Amino acid sequence: MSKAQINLPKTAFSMKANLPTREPEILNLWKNINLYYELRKSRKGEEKFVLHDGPPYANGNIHMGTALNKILKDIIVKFHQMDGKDSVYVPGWDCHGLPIEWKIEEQYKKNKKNKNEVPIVEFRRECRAFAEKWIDVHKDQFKRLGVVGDWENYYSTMSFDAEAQIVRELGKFLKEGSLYRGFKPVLWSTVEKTALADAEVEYKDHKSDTIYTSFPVKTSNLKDLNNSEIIIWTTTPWTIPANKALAYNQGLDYLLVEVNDDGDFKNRKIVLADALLDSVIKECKIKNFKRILKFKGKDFKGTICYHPFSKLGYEHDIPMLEAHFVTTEQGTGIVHCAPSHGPDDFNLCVNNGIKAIETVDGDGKYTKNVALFEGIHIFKSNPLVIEKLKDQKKLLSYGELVHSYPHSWRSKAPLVHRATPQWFISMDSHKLRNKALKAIDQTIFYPSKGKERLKSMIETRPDWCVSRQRVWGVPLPIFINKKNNEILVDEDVFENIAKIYEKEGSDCWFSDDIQKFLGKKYKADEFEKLKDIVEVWFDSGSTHSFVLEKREDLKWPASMYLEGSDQHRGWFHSSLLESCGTRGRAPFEAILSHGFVVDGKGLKMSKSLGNVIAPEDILKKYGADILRIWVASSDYAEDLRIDYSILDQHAESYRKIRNTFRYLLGNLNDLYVSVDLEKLQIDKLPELEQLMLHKIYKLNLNFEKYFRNYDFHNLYKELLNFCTVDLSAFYFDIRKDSLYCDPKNSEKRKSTLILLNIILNSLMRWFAPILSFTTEEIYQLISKEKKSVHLEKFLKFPQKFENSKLSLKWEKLLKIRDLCNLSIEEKRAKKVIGSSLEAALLVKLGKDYQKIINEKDLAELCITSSVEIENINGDEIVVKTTKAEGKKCPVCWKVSVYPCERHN
RNA sequence: GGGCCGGUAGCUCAGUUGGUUAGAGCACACCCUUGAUAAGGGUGGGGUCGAAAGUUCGAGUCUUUCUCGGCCCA
Repeated sequence: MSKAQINLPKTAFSMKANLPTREPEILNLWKNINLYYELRKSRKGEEKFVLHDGPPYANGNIHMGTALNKILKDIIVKFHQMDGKDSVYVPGWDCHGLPIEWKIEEQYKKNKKNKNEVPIVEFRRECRAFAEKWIDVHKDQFKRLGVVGDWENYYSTMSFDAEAQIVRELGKFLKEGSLYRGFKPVLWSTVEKTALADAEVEYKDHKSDTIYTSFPVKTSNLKDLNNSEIIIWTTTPWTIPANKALAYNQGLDYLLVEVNDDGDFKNRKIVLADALLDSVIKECKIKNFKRILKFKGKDFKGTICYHPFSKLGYEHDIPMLEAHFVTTEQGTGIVHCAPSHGPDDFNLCVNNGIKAIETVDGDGKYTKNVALFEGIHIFKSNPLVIEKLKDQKKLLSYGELVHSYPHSWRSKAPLVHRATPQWFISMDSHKLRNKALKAIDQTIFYPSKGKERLKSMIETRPDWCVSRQRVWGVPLPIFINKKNNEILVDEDVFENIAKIYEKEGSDCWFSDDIQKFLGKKYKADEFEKLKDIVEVWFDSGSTHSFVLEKREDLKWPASMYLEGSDQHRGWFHSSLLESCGTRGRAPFEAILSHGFVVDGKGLKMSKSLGNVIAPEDILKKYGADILRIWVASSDYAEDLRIDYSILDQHAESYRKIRNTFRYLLGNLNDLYVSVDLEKLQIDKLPELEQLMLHKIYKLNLNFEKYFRNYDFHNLYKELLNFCTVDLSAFYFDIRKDSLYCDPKNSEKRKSTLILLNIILNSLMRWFAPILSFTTEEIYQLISKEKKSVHLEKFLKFPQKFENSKLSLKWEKLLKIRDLCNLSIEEKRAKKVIGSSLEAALLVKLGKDYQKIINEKDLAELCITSSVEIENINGDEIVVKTTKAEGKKCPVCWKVSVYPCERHN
């Protein structure tokens, strides 16, 4: 007998995927057919799904987190597209900001160029070029992942349109009155008269004056504290005039102590942390004292003190505030807070309704806001402050301390925190907080826990500081009237500036005459032009205004914003506030947040741990489809683990899926025939085929449910299990006999081919959003006229496919099959038989099972040469396996004493 | 240090309102097959659910503490 008699599978779909080389070819195909254009054309007029891209920063190569983010976006966009929607994806980039400024400054340093000698406009041009370069790099890297989008018409926050619109957005806040001028401490060099960024700071030893000083208690809920004094320690006595509060830690133990030594503090009661008593009495050389009371920090709640200079005009209350940054490392366990001179101080105070004011000017001199010391330089004022404290009998002790202290990397001069004028958007003056909270309630969150996370941040956040003293960004379009110091609020002016930016970008703000921006209404010499730029979160928070609203192909609000969970404080947050402030609602209908990429053990990736995996390496070794499987199969609600063993595992699953397709294609000889599902006459098909249709129907129900909940890891698992359990180990295995050995005109074989066509077509579409490359490879093989699998839609399965009754029956049959397998395995282990076709079964069926199957079908189901059924009483099933007797048919390999029915 | 989230077989994940011997696929082991063949089939081993305590007739599922990890803040 020759093999020519049997129908062996034949396909051009290779077993080996070779994705790293095949995928780029498919990318080429998509480029040649202009896939994105075709996608839009194919869904013209359909309901839109707009996933608005959160712009990555155009700086450096992409990492796993970026890859995850883009792939997840692409999967979702493709699902909606195949669901029939016009699913538009416009990628974007965030371009302004400090990191790029640093990169350019770094280059300057290398080339011994002095930034201060370079005109701002030229510097900004270099920043722009830098960002452009990285956008190009990113674009290629994202495309390689299989991400489909409008790569030709991407958006960026530095485009002229964007810069113009950002001005208009700020104008709205200015007009409303919620954008106001306040003060906030920044690291400041009084030598260079400028603010410094963290990266420009050097830490080295510095000798500071130290003081222990006292704040008399004015009122307290803890009665014993009346007539006592709170002791603080500081290394910056010059900040005492700016004191506005004291901070304690509610978890610490505190002591009320009476000092009995002769001197200023004789018989006075002081308060300090229990744990620091020893160091304080040593430092202050206290010999005789008495412990009066020990109490918990939380008892300070509500306590108000006097300023040490209260008798010299410093009459304001000094509230005691709870702060967890207070420790027992040094000092007294109570910290003096000057909101104008420390970030901790500022945050604590601002959260308690105490705003910073300008206490020190750019030169380092006290302003008129500081009584007694106006005009004095802060670096010369320590002795004066100490003297005044001593006068007021508030100085317990003083000394010196050498410690690590910030200095300017240029001038090497010591730095200070100085409250500088900044621009804030009020959270409450125009009910921005309330609007945002309401908008959160109207948003769907995937996973749902994101809602609380964002909500709690909005509930407690202070006013939004939107100004920065840098150069690479959109200039704050603000003019101050020189006479009355008032802000110029005029829509015409904002619009004039926006129009100018639309034409030439915002560089001109720094180079051109002020009159150009003011227009004809106002006189240039009456106004001062601000030099600040807008912080970049405002840029990206405004993308909805210059992308979603402005583009014809998009819609506002977006259907979804999708980013890493850190963006609850970032882009989700800033977009929400910007949009609620200007439009009264969120710019998104739903938010999907994903976790972070961690290594196989759940640790974050870092160079020092050596556990970093770059997307590039994965693409080279496995290909993008494996990476896409990793994304789809991971639960993005948590952190996502990845290492090479995890990827190996997914590569194995990929092979299983690929072989499933290969079986389908092979048995169809690559000749796919479309089946009209509606017209399909189900009852003419064998039961097994009917069962498979039922399974497909049920699977599709789950598929839709999972997809609509963005529950991809369950969706993928469902598809994978279908391939392994229902197809490979069940349907395919059973139907091999018919496919290989039945004549081509056999009804059973033809029915099987119908099913193979349906399964192939279904699986290809189900998998397309995830396995974008492999399904395209298949599509190109079976479809000659059409362009891309991604232009197709998911199949609609008629409800007549559902057959629960049949399914229940087959559950019983499978139970019989399982028992048959056990029995066969027993004989196999004893070497009585090898392949299951060498087995003859005697199956004793209890009453429940007697009528549901005949001998022939059971042999087919169990893939044995024969089955003899014996009806017995009771409910059980008993199977006995013997070696089949007779001759093996050379064609179908079934063993029988009779000549083969089919092949004689 | 604080806030939030999480820790179920080697891996990726299921485990509904607390209720019978905790599930799936992959991986692994053994066997079979050699007509899906760098494929395919069968059988099997493997978790006491991060740890401890508590509530309950009963807890992976509720409470507390601890621990490890992640994000954000400081």
